[in-house]
Amino acid sequence: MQPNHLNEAAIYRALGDPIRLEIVQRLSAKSPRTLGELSGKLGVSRQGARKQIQVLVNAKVVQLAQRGRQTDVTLNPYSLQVARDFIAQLERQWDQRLQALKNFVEGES
Amino acid sequence: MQPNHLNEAAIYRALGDPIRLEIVQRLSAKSPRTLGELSGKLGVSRQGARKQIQVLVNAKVVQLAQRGRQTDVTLNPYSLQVARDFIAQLERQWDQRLQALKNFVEGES
DNA sequence: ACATAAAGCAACCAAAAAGTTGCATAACGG
DNA sequence: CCGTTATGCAACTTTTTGGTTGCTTTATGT
Repeated sequence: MQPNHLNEAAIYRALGDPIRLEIVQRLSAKSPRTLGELSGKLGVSRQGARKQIQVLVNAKVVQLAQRGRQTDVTLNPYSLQVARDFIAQLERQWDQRLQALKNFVEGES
Repeated sequence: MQPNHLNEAAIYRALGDPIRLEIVQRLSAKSPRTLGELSGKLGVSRQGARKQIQVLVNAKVVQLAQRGRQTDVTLNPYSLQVARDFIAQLERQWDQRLQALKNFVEGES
């Protein structure tokens, strides 16, 4: 089976493409949007766009919901939070180290 | 010439791989580290690791500095901040929308 | 019922990424 | 000077990604 939990690397990978990032931005401004709506003005064919959206789905950055003959795409804010928290944690570790170094240089006799 | 500004998609793409994310994590805990030090225990050859590090360099997530016969790899905290800020902005947009929707549903006559 | 709109599915292709091996080079330590 | 350590460079293979085209299926509105 496919891994089911949220994977940070997978989320970043999903965000790591201009077209997909554009899609996520559009969704953050207005979501849900239908697949068709979302596939326009991206510079690629509908099926090309669909594939990119699928990458976002696999990383659980967005989710799909069928509604009649069209499909709604919704942003999953939780994955964004996971991505941001992970970076924040890296930054915290880094800052701690800098602080420790600073203390050491200043000397705390 | 190559684009020189910090590109969000490029940063996410760089972080979007388990090996590279591992490298960044190691660096956030202890940086600088030498290339050789960083290349161990990753499950790939030294040259394989070196290529991954180069991806991080290109995205300006880390930077290199030669020191005698070895090369130090340092985390660039600014790129992490850019990545985090971008996500934070998406979240803010999303939250605004949710708030607007909530206000509308509740009615503000 | 039927034309159309929204989307799915599959095959295919080119380019990029991930990794390897082999060999070269430059700096240190004794 | 010489062996060793840290790294670079290049060629090559395999897999993944990004994108296309063509055709099919399923709802919807009139």
